[in-house]
Amino acid sequence: MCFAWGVNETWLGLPASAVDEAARRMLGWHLDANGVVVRLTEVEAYSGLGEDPASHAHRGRTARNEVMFGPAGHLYIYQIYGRYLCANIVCGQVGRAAAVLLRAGEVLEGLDAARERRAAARKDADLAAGPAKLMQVLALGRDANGSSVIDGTGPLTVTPPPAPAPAELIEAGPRVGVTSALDVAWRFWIKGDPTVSVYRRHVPRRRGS
DNA sequence: TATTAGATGGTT
DNA sequence: ACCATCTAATAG
Repeated sequence: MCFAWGVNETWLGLPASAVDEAARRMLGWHLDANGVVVRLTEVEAYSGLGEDPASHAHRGRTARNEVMFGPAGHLYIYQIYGRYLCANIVCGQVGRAAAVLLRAGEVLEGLDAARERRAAARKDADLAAGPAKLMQVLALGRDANGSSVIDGTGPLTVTPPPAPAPAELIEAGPRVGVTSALDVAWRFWIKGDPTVSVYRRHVPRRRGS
């Protein structure tokens, strides 16, 4: 297939060292799953080269991060805090284990279903304002781990918007929830978008008193 | 008074 | 990370 700026000829084929560029390009993409369409507004890039201590693949291949080492365009889903799920799209080349974490988005279609799945959201902008919220809205479970997002065989399909997000509308900052590599500004979001999750510097749980 | 936005503490 | 709860700010 041949998009104006392609799924498989741009970010999919980028070297893992350019995963930050892949992340930038994914802003604005549409995520379609289970009757809900979300416009991606916030992402984070992770390199698996061993130079990125924040990456799950940093210390090598394990049962959990297995799919990160596979081909690009597949979902890497992991559980956090024993309760919530987050999803990455594997980028780069086989064996390199680069990935882009899907952090937040704006619900474009399927508002009724989204509101039902995220009853706690007070405003529509909060429906998918966080990686685990995004997963709830899209109703993706652990079984989606390893599935493809580009060949139509998986529960989630990604499609590029008519045009890439303008560079002047993309802002960058340190990634959320990581204690190392704070100097690496690999979190990207669409400037001023209300669906972007609020950044809070990671702080160890407060001591008593 | 009623609604909304922001901050805090708790849970897993 | 999410959520319930509280407080402050705001609107009618």
